[in-house]
Amino acid sequence: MSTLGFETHDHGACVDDAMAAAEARCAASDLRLTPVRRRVLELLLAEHRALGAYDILGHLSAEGLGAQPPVAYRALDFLVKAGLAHRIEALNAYTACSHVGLDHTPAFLICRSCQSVAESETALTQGRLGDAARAAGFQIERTVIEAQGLCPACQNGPAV
Amino acid sequence: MSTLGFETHDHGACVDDAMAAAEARCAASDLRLTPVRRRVLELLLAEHRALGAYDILGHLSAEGLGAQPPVAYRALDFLVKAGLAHRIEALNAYTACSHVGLDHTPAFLICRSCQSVAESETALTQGRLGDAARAAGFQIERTVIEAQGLCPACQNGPAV
DNA sequence: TATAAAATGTTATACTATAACCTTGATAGA
DNA sequence: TCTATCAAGGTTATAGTATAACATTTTATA
Repeated sequence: MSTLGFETHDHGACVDDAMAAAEARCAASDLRLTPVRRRVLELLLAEHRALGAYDILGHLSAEGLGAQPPVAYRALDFLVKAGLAHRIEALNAYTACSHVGLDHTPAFLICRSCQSVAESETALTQGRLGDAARAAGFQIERTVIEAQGLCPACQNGPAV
Repeated sequence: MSTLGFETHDHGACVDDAMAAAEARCAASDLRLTPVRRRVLELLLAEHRALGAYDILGHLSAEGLGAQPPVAYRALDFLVKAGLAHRIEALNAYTACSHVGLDHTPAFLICRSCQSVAESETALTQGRLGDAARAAGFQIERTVIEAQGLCPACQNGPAV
């Protein structure tokens, strides 16, 4: 299990790798990474944070890429469906996927102080949630696994 | 681990028990279960489903208990803080707690066909999410664990 | 009763999201 | 090459979710 987002790392390479993976995935699956979609993915990748649709829209409109909400929402929907981004339900916001290409069940660690988001992985059918679902005869299709708290850097620092 | 919500059961007793537990908890913790708060809890308990704040508000205003959004939101906030209800992030909705009094980390099984919600329990620090948090040095304060899919009754029936 | 604290009532507004319809541009078949 | 088709983007309008701010009422307690 790898958790990305809190470690210091070569972020330029991190972004480049992710864009390359996204291009590869789109090429392989006959998905079109259009300019708007590409730019939204770049915005999400720029920080290991979750961005709201209207944050995205602000950037897009400043760059002349579209001024109305559906532009941002459609691009985000595409990225989520394509597995290139995830929606963070607890924040009504979006973050780039850190595990493109791996068939995974994402889990998120969300810092309430610096708003950074780290993506980890879980198994859909393992663990207590899987046990509970099996016991109840429930057929899981999608999971939302999000933990909120303090990241390592904010536990001593000026955490609110 | 008990999962409530999908089993057929004596719902009248289920509601009565939950209201009694809520009263006991409020009495013990010096919390005030006012008429609006009590009525909202009753509305949530009436069905093992999640209700939106505006669903609640509709009932309240029909009953002369308050016509503006803050009335519903404040009652819901109280119930959530008091541990008598939970917010379902994936639905922007609320459901009554099925484990009042137990210090628990709730997990939810949400049927996309009939909208029923079953509450189960997990442990905060166990399992893969706990492992990931420990490995990353992340301090969990709250978790959102929600599974969406099909409940037993809807797997054969007229699931959409 | 006087006072403070908690809860409620109300207005206004902010934030999040999508329906509906139109235009543009890419693609593929005749 | 033309043109039918469809995916994507542009735009308007509106639906759905949530809270700030302030006034009033109720409750608990000094």
